[in-house]
Amino acid sequence: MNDVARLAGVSIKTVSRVVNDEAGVHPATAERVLAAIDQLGFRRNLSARNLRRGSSTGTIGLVLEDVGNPFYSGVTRAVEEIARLRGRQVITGSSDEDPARERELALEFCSRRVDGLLVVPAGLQHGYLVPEMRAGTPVVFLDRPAGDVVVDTVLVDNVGGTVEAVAHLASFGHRRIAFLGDSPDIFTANERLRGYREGCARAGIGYHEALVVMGPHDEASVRAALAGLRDLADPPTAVVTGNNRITVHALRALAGAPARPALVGFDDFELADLLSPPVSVIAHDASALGKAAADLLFARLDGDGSPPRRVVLPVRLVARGSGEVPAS
Amino acid sequence: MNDVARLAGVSIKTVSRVVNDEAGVHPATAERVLAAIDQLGFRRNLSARNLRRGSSTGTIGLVLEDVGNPFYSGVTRAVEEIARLRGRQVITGSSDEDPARERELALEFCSRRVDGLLVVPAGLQHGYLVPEMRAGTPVVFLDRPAGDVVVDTVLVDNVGGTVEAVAHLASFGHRRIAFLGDSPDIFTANERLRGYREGCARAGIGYHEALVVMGPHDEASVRAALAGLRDLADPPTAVVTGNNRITVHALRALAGAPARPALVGFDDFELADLLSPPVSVIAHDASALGKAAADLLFARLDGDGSPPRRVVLPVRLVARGSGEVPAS
DNA sequence: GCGCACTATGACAACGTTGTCCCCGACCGG
DNA sequence: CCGGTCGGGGACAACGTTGTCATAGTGCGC
Repeated sequence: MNDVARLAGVSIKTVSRVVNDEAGVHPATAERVLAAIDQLGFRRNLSARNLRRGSSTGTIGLVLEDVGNPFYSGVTRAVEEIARLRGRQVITGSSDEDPARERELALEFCSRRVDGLLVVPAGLQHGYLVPEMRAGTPVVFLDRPAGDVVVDTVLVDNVGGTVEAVAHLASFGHRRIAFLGDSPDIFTANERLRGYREGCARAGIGYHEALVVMGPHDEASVRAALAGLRDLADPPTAVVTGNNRITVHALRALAGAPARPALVGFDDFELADLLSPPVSVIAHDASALGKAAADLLFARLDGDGSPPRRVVLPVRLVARGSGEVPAS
Repeated sequence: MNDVARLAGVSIKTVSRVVNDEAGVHPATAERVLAAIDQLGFRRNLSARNLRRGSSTGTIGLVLEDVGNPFYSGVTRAVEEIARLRGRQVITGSSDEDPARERELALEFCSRRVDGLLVVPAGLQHGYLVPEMRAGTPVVFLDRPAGDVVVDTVLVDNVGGTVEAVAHLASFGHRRIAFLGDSPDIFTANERLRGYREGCARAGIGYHEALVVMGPHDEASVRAALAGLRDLADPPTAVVTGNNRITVHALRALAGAPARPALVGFDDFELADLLSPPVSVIAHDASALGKAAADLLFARLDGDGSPPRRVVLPVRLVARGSGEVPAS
């Protein structure tokens, strides 16, 4: 800006005025300034501007588990969309389910003075966010709740969805329904397990420990889990898979198997309708989740000071075929 | 920092020293400062720090078409990974194929003084980046080249891949092979069309305008295009689809159709192996693309001043079934 | 010709850091 | 007791902006 001022033969303040479209600059002067800006390729330094103005940095932070997972990339896209409407940029970071990494990312974003923070937590301890929140940075948790702080949270109805999945399978006569979930350290996995148990209870099916496998999240371990279930004396006739990754791994493991159990997966995924049989799922909308969380965040930025809210988004069963197989 | 200094009874410089782990602070003093920091929930303002130091802002900008598209979210993830190793945060923005939006995003990122810029261009004019590049911001284009500036670029072998797809289909006896591509304004779509033509030529198949449909990118238009092809007097026995979206739409449109053409899609996608028939594709790796581009960017940041490079990543045909159907 | 309003512009401080330089006091050798 | 060294710490400027206030010139009414 200094250089521009020198070249145009004006003070930096005048340059600032031109750059900010402020009134009270002689057209001829403005012209000279603009020419100088153009010639020098000047671009205003937003960091300095924000520092000086003390206002918004125009960014929001999004900490999630893995942008590469289509579910979270859907969330990211929705957040970006809302942020765009509000003139904000989104900074993202993947925690890979590592609480230390989650914390590191969140605090890094705070150091950058993001206007707000969206967090898909990996861990259970979020006391580290208290000073930030007290300092005025709004924080919204999504997909999973915070462990030990009271904060805005947007979740999906994990329990209700799994209850529905079990009920659906039971309605086709299944009595031995397995559940294949991710690590119980993960909130959603645990909630869905809870839904599974409740679903079993409601359907009058006993809860059998042997039918539950928690933890596998890569193809080999899912395959092994399914093999273990198949080799039981009294193998399950149906399976509920706890998330999109597990569902996909399970489908791959089951492909070509002679007798496939009925299957309902939690999380919808692309092409589920084109597989044979098409895969029935408990669907919920990544966009809706991202949008709800971002909307809540911006409401806080707009001054909404009401007590922290917990929003639970509905899920719905999409029956496509794989779950509508009568028990043998 | 001022408040911390006051509370700890030291000067702000001493606080700065403590925060930066500089030597020469008495342990007892450091203790007092840390206590004050903790009590006040102080966090150093990175904007101010970067402004003062004039160095890196620790961010890189990534402009792409749509983070929601699994291909680009894979790219994003890979970029994030490399950036993380180099202690950088990634700011992303989706252009939605709108050149104005691409430019807006890129310049916004430059205003934020990103250390470098990765761009999946939507438009063909990139002169606007020249001042930024001259000012020292390294820029790498990926997936598509810049229109009118010479700049580092990482592409995939679009032509070679499509040539291979056509050759593959021709080897199964297909003589009437259709091509379904996105808008020819999009570089990759156009290149793939070029590959298609060349593939036809090499296979000794004439090029028939009627067998090429460029532009459709939503389900309805793809469906319509396929219907149009089917209704030709001499309909195609095979189809090459120009990208992952089109492939998926085409599969959905063809599902349940009595006689399906052989199909090879450009871009691999999840579950392609589980469909029936499994979908043969020209595969290339989103991670590899993101990684190559990010590596190139960081090489520039490390001072690599060699002339702009153009890297073309190989693709490979993955034969899974849908493309290995003899012509009837 | 004088005061006044108004326009165009500039000087300067401040935002929150950090780099440079300087100062104070303790300790040590002679 | 003096000069020098060293460890600990502070004052101040500067990064690139913008908000506040001041100032010079111009035109106008009386």
